[in-house]
Amino acid sequence: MPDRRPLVVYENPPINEALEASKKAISEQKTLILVGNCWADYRGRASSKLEPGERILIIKEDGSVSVHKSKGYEPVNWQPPGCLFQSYMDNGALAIKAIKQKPREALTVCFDKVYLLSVLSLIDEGQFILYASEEEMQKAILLQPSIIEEGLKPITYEKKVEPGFIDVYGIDKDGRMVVIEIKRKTAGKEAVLQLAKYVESIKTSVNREIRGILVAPQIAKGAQKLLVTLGLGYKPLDPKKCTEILRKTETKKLAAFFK
Amino acid sequence: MPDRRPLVVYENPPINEALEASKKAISEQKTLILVGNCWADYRGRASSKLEPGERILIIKEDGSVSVHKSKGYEPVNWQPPGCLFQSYMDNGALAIKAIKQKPREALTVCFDKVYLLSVLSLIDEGQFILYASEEEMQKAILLQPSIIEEGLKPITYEKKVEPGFIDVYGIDKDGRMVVIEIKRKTAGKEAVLQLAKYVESIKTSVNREIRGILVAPQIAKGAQKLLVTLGLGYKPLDPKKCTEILRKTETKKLAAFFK
DNA sequence: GAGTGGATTTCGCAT
DNA sequence: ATGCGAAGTCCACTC
Repeated sequence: MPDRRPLVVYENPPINEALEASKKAISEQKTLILVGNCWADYRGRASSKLEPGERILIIKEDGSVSVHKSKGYEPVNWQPPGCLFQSYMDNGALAIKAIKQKPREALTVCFDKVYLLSVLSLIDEGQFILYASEEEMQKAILLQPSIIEEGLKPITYEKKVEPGFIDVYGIDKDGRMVVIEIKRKTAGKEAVLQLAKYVESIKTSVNREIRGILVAPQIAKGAQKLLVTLGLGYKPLDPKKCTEILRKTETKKLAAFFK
Repeated sequence: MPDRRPLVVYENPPINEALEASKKAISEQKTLILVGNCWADYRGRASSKLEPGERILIIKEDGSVSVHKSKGYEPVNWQPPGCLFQSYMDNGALAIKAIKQKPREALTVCFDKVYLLSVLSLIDEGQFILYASEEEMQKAILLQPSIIEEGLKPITYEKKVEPGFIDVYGIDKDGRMVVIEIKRKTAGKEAVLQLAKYVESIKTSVNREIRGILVAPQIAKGAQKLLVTLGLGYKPLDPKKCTEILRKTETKKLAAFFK
């Protein structure tokens, strides 16, 4: 009969008990938290060594691993989802080895003292939604081109050209062609150069005046200069405004637009 | 008198107790782990919403935050180090708000059920060492140029030229100039183009034959083609071998070489 | 302080 | 499967 409790906790378990509990948790594909004194070795795309110290180890249901120090939001050592595990005693220490194929790499974490071991059965159906991505900004522009400039008429989006994709492509109020490159965050030189490439690419195929507009919430100082040098335009656009536009637009209209 | 125990654990604490314990832990700059049913909202560079579900929240000593779902090694929501915190009751739920300036952003996590709350005082002096970085590979080549090819004599390293820095620069057994570009992982087109730029840059200043060699553990298929087209060379080099070479070389010799 | 480039980047999407 | 570009990228280093 499966354990329906959301979690089991062991405080200061002996190493051999910790080994048994870890093996069980991993074989049952549960989430495992271990807190204690540990060291780690990683071999794969690079090699790394983590000397002994007190840390948090998390092994998740999907076979991903992370070792957290008491500082920094990123793990000091990790392994992506899909690992195979081996747990065993190594000179009196609890060793957990997480092996991943493709790329072939292995992370071994050893504990000589476990302060806390917890086995979790997390039920999580809640969705995660991220707003105002580059795509959301693009949709907002297509739905309400006036946020860029009055009289702009979008023709296509994600148009394939030689160096990549053009975010939005249209005609301005005076009938000139417009190419828009969108950045969801501060635009740097790369963004300006990318836009320049798109404009150049179109110029060679269509012998006509092209306006390039960089759309982003902000622009870096160096990028601004480059923009002027290359004769390109810039229009600031707040991602929050895009979120608002999308919120105000009914789902049906959106679906029809992007079908 | 400070609590010297490495950790305190509360199982299924009432929400108000969880609030008190969280406030205390955060004010004392300890590491806090919360497991329970929660939801989260993020406002900042983008906006995100995480609907209710059972997850793990970690707040570290340095004011970093991560919310982990039961899958994926990366957090679903997070906040970099240096946050300010507000904890309060919100409609019967425990709310923890992590605010960061620069960029201005806030993450709010609310719990209506806490299964586990643990306050940790982690002592971690252990160092983390990552082997076989690009720099380590460069050192290995300078110490043992024969791993690239017999008769190679390095002249300089990190030589400044127009587009950037050349990793290693030397003379081959036939007296021809050699430019080496190192990548610690699979080399892509960018690496080939970078090397090509360096070679071109030198060709213009020195009117002499130049050999460009790309050194990397692997090379992408597209990059391989480009390499052939541009008439450049490629030498596979395992970063682990570099680590070995450096391990075999005494620290003194290294210090003398790079002084 | 801002800009630039690397990362055991990861992740997703298109080819 | 592979390759390319984006990310709330983060992070470290340079200017």
